[in-house]
Amino acid sequence: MTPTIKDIAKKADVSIATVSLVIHNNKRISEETKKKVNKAIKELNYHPSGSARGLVSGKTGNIGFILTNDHFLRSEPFYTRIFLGAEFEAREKQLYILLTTVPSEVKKGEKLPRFVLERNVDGVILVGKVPVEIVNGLKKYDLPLIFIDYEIPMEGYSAILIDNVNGGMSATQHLINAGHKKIGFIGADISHPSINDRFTGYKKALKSAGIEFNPDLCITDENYPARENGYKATKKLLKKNKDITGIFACNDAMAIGVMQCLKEKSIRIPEDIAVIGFDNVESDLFIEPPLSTMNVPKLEMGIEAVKLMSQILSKKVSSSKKILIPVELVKRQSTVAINNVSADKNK
Amino acid sequence: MTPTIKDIAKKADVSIATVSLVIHNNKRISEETKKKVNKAIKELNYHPSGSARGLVSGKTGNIGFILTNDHFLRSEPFYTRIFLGAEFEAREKQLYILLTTVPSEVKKGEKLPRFVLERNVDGVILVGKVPVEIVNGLKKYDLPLIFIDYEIPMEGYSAILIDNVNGGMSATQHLINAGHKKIGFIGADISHPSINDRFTGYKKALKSAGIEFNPDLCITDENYPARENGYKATKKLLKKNKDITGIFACNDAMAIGVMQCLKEKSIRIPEDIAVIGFDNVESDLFIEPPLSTMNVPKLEMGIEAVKLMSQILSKKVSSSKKILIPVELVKRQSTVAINNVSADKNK
DNA sequence: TAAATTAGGTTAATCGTTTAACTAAGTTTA
DNA sequence: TAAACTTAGTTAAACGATTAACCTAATTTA
Repeated sequence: MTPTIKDIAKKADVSIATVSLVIHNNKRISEETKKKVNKAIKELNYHPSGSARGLVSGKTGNIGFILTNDHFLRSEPFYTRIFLGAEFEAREKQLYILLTTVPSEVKKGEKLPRFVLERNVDGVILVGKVPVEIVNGLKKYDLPLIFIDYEIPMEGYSAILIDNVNGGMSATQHLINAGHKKIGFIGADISHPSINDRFTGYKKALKSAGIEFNPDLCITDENYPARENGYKATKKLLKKNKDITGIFACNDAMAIGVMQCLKEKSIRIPEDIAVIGFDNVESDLFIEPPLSTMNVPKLEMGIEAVKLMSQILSKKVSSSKKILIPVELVKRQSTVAINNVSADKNK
Repeated sequence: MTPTIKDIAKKADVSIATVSLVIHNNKRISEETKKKVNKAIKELNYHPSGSARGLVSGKTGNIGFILTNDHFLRSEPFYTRIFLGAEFEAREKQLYILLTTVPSEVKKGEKLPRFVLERNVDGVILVGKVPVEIVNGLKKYDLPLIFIDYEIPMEGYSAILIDNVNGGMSATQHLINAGHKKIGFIGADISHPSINDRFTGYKKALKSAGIEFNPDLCITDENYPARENGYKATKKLLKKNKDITGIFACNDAMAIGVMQCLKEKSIRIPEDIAVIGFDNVESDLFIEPPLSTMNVPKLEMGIEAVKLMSQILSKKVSSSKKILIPVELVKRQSTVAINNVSADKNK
């Protein structure tokens, strides 16, 4: 059967306390004894029982990871990448992640995730727009909470956030630098802080370039930033504005919809209209032309979240730290300087 | 602090053993006592400690869920849906799922998932094409194994498999029934049992319809069934065969690539060439025309796997049961009877 | 040289459950 | 009526680790 600490103690001819102290690298143990014990551990392929550990320490070694249903099933690997990063770091830190999904629309009487009720996690990571009812429910348990890519105004929680304002600025500036002046913005679910911030970045960039903000160039009334809504929004945008030369879509999914619509209307990208997205999730998706976008380091966000959680759990850091993750412009063929193609356009 | 079984015992004025017996619905306890205890449990919002339970029972209540990296990050929500189903059923059965990914190409010295090494799971579910090295490593631990949508020839494991042969037949027959005779097959990673079976179904359907199998109509040499490979394969297929009227792609991802290629060449779907896929994962993906496909009940597969695991763990069932999941034709606009469009074609 | 400190351990209590073995009272059986 | 069962619980050991408190011998300090 699986070896226990007793087997190791017997084999190394020490007490079980010594074995435990060796495992925890206690300085009271001599190098010699450490070697002896470690040898026994290796030979018997011993791993401490999580249950026994959890029982005595009051810690489970588990972290809860909450995602809404539709975020988890989104076709772009955005949240799944964040999870993957979290998983990597969890291995490093000897933690386990319990992933669960919650409905994005909470019905009354909806229960909290089981791992919270059963106290099976030491902390919880909330990813994306998690319903406020769930968050409020969680507050009652004194578990450390970390948000990723979302925020709810409250005290004493941590967050890993994307630098959306600067990202929105960079994306828009990239178009401005290429000579574009009439630049549309395609958004959805504009009350979402991340998307709202990207919109703010857009407006800031225009302002600092001395271009007047024109609400007619902005379509933000769709409810969810998905492809089909990017498609619909573009139709609306083009109906009112015939002379747009650039579009900044609030994420790549919508940008795909934008491009689909432009293609249907035989509008050339980027010759007639340049398009830039945000997230950098569609690179594998085989779009023509390849989409310029703002890269969001998704794996890193998951990694940072678990790192932070690990620190909070060992009390190394307060439980209300905010981390802002920078983004980076990725130039591809969907945006080209207006100057570079002017000959093309005028022919 | 969190209430323990002692608090319940005190409150209900019984011994802790009685509380435990009530929780496990032991018949030795009178209805009256049961009520008293359950009332106390409700009032204190008591949930048994998983660690304590795990320690004494030797069971963790966790199930490992292994997926390759690239499967998890696939843009279509195929494996994520299976996971979701598993998660649902796990809640039902009071189990937790520990999800981990492994590289699809295993380097030498690659370790097994940590939850196996540390004996933190009672059983393991392997989803999709998991490297054989990992499977072999797992065999050494006597954990029940359940494969989903993949199989490796060995003894004493269970599997939830898609009825790919019949699915392949139905898809092909659907085209045959519409009057198609020159039907292409687009596949990839043909050594994968699931894909190979779909190919077998294709051949069977042709045979039973009296249509001779023509290898020139089948492109199966790509290494991975993704969009770009569907695109490439279609180019090859069309170069050799000008008069094809239908294409069966081994999955929806490849089918998208097929359609992209046809569109580029201004070949109308379904008027010139009808296209059918497999998996039914792209319905949200906003493709024109909507893709006919074989529906694979993904949630159900996850559910079945956890149900089966739960039975195996409670020894209700042997650990080598195979479940074949039926699939169903989903007719959409990418396939239409050749007869219906013949006028169109001859004009 | 006696007291204090240090090094390197060991002993034993503890965490929260489960469950085999026991008990005491009431009910059947022969 | 005594022996044998039932019923409805209780007692106590066990699971595998952690860690405060203790111990002993060697070394340092005053």
